Amino acid sequence: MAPPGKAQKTAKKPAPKAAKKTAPRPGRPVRGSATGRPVMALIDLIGRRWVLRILWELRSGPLTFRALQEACGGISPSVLNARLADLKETGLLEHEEAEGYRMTQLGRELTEQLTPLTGWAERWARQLEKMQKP
Amino acid sequence: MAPPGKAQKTAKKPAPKAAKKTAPRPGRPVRGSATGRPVMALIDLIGRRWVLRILWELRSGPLTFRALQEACGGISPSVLNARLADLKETGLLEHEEAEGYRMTQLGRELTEQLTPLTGWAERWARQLEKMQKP
DNA sequence: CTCCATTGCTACGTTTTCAGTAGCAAGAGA
DNA sequence: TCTCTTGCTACTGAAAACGTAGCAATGGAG
Repeated sequence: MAPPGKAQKTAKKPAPKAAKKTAPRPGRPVRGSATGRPVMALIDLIGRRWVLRILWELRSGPLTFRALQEACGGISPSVLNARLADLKETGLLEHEEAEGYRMTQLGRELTEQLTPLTGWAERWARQLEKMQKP
Repeated sequence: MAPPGKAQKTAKKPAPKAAKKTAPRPGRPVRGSATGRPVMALIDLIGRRWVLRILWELRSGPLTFRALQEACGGISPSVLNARLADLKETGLLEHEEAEGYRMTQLGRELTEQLTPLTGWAERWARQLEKMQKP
């Protein structure tokens, strides 16, 4: 391999398709589903790492970038920023100069639907305990 | 760190901690949260790619591995298998010889909590439409 | 038994995403 | 001016996901 001659130095980015990354949204094909059904976009969106956690941490009020970063246990700023962009783009949260990042009305409706999951998670925990040390 | 002198050659796998991968579960620290609170484990679990989708596709009955793979739009078998292991380990689904993969009672309770998300997602879609072409 | 199809995976090389750290520009005080 | 906070961007290395190939086991059909 490696034919002698020249061109041995630069071989970095042969793929110039540097398309902008967009958040999943209803009406567009998402990962694993080309139908554009809203629920599929939602599944794709909240299936991304940190998305659910970010919404969860904002449930009781707005947080600044740094506060949110800390609340998420030290998530790296690049990923946090990417997720915040996704969530802003899809209308779930917004950035207020004064207070930081806060959920929109739409975002609040979503997290309200998600709060009962706490109860389920606790049943789940008890169930798993029983299964392990019976 | 790294006292000078020698040992400059091999530097491949300095981390031999090849621990088995375990699914997030209540009572244990998860990504970004050391408290072990059940809801954090749940957020970690369903924040993994494909987990929510798999549960969604199983909502109306059991599917075989291949059927599930197809239902998820051609997810790669290695990832599917990993997610199925997570979900079995956490008691959300089980593998029946005859019918394939099916949700447990616990899993069904979870997806029942998640079905209203369809309605939210549709409001979301309408909202985004209004915001784009007003 | 041989042939073929189906099922549930495993292997492995490539690509994408995430993690972790460093650091910078802008603004607010002191 | 100096310092501090805030909201990021850049970069490198590690982990996760993708995509394809393929294999062992099972179950008929002929």
